[in-house]
Amino acid sequence: MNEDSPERGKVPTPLQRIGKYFQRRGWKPFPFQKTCWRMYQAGDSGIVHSATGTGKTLAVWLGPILKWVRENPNPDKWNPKRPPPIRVLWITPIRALASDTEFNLRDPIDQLGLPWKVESRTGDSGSSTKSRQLRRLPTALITTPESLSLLLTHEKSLEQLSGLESIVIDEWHELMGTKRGVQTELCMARLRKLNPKLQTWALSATLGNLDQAVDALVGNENLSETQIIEGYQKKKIVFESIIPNQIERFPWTGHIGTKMSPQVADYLESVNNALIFTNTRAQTEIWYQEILKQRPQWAGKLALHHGSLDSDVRKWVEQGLQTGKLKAVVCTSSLDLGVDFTSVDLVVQVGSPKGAARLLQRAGRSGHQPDAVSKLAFVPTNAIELIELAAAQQAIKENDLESRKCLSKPLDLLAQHAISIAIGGGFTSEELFDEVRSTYTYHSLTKREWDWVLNFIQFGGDSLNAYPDFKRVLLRDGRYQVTDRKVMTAHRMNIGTITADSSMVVKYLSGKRLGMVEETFLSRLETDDIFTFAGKQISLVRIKDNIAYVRKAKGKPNTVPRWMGGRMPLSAELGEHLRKKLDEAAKGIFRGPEMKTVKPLLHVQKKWSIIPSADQMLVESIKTKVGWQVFVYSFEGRLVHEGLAALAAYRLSKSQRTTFSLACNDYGFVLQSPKPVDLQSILNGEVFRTDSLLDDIMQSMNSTEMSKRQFRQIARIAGLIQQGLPHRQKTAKHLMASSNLFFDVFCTYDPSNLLLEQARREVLEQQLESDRILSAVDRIRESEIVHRTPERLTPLAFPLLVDKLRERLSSETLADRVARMQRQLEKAAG
DNA sequence: TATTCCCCGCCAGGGT
Repeated sequence: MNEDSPERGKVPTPLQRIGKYFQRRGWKPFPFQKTCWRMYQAGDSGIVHSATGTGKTLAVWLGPILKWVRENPNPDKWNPKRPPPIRVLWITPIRALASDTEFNLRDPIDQLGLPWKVESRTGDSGSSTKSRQLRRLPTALITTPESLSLLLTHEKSLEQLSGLESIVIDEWHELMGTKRGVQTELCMARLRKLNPKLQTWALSATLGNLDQAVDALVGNENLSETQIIEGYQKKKIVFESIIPNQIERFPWTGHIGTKMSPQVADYLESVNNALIFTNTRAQTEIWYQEILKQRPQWAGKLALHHGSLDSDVRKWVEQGLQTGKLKAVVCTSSLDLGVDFTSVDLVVQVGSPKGAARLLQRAGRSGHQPDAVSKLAFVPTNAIELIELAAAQQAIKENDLESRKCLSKPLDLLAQHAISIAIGGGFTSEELFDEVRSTYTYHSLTKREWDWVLNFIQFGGDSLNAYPDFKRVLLRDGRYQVTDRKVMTAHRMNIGTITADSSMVVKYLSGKRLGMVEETFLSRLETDDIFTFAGKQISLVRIKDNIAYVRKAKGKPNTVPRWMGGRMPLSAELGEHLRKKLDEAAKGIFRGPEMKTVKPLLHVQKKWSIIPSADQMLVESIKTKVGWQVFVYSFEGRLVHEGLAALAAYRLSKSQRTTFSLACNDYGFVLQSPKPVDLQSILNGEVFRTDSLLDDIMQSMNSTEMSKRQFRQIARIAGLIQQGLPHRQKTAKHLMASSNLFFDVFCTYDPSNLLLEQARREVLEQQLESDRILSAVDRIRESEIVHRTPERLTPLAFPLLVDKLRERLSSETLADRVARMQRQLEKAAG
């Protein structure tokens, strides 16, 4: 007889219990959820991927519950005062998600009357909670990668964790390909050592390289039993563009897009709750003001949210979204992840999303239920971005989403992890070497590299062994361990891979915190300068003890803070689809409202030059008042173009005695020279030859300075530099000085230091995107290189030239100049 | 008037 079939008078079976749980909510389990539950009972691991808001959490969470109920079928014996020891560890990438998850996971526990204890543990948890948890971990613990690392430094928790049945990584796509992801891999390897039967589960958005996501998740030894489970795939998404009333045929980059704000405000009228995504924090501040200007009556119902705002402000906004009290929130990717906002019925994306996966993720923040429709309205900040949106939609349709590349065995992090393990009970070299090599990221770790790491944590490496500060780990009876309490505490305080940025707390004189602003921005301000921050107009009173004190101000603000951020280049996948869209346009095909709108722009491009087809690369050369310009369009994203431009200038200047100045954007680059340029070696592909390609790029850029900057992060993670207590960090200047000192010492006295090599490698991989450069060069060499000499700047050339002008002119003169040029070009285009 | 680049994490033990 089927064990799950109902039988009168008997205790309900686990599946019947779950069935009732679903019934009460009017839900029906999806087939993929049942698959997950079945797999879990069989002891398997898996990764579930689909859009958010489609039942992934229950798919993974009910497996462990069912299993436990099966093992403990008699409810009379369930004692809430004796919750079972830890069985499930649930990892989330952000704290806000931890408390939300705790709430969600508790629901079925309460409904089914299970005696399980569900708790979270993050830096926010009080120290009494944390020490209580160490004595006895709850049945399910929700935590972050960093807090998990910390947990492993406590021997008390290890014995309990050996009983752990499964680990679940939420939003795995977010961690994958980052050092935080690698940190998680290392922790999972440790947990598997404690319990070889550990089941690993992950929830993920769809990625270009899901297979690799599985490999990284389960390590090298558990591949056969792991499956990729397709979640609910029928989620509907509607994209729409808010088309500008007037299309500029010569758009210039850097438009914040405020011209579109009246149209956006009109659009928002019919919406209940909207999220408005922008690309930068400054843009968020500007758009917030701009929408308020359009609709003053929305004051109090409009809010803003970004990473520099104080966490209290952010929590308030998140709550307002959850309860549906806010009409709209202007934000950065700070709201890409996190709490589900069920009431959000529209997402607005201002400016290019730069990647198809990001666009999809953001669209999914609206209509957050399986059968609801996600709706995204795109607001272009210049005309060419409309082509990007058309390309992104196509990429999504073809499921051609971005991949997350795995990192190549970062040794800074390995050193940190080894010290954590040394604190949490110690290890022998052989043991930990094998354990570390069982992860995907370190599978090729060599004995030499491992010995170097051991030497580094024991003595500080070859150049620091005279200093006791760097003797952190002791080798005693073959075991590496930490006995010094000071070393333990210092290490625990500096666990993690996220490095501090150089910002300063902003406070009212009353003491209320507003958030954080870049040191460099504040240092440029004079006292009483008025600026906009956190949606408020304030002026600087004084800077004291690394805190900027401000007061409310009246009058016209003269500036908005600018933050130093990472640079988000157009993704490789989106670049490819962009070239395909242009290819269609070259053939006269204009599908969809976006492409139809940019037709006039592309028409001018075609008339004066060409629209490059997918197997061509366009080179335009033009003489202007300031000199000879060579424009090259490969549509590979900004970072790749920076590398290619430097390479081209470097190789050209070897044969021609001239200097070049450069500018880049996501679509191409320009070389400018005071003398005519011999283009032969560009046109015959010689400039893009592959021999010593990366060396030449490193030569041509200021690679030492770049490595030095990259090394700051590495020194922090490897524990050479202590950044101080959370919330009481040392100044950026201080950290920078000590990092530079280490860099110089290593370069002089210990040039074979593997952390130096790592810095160089990270520059190549992350700052220069060397993989993409290599494949771009391969593609260019196979393309037909088409040269045109248009009489005037083409629509593709125009934004690059404006970038070039920007260096020399103030923003006002620039705007005037650009407007004049636009008029002339428009006239010429007829 | 428009500017250019996001985000994420974090101690512990003893005293009231």
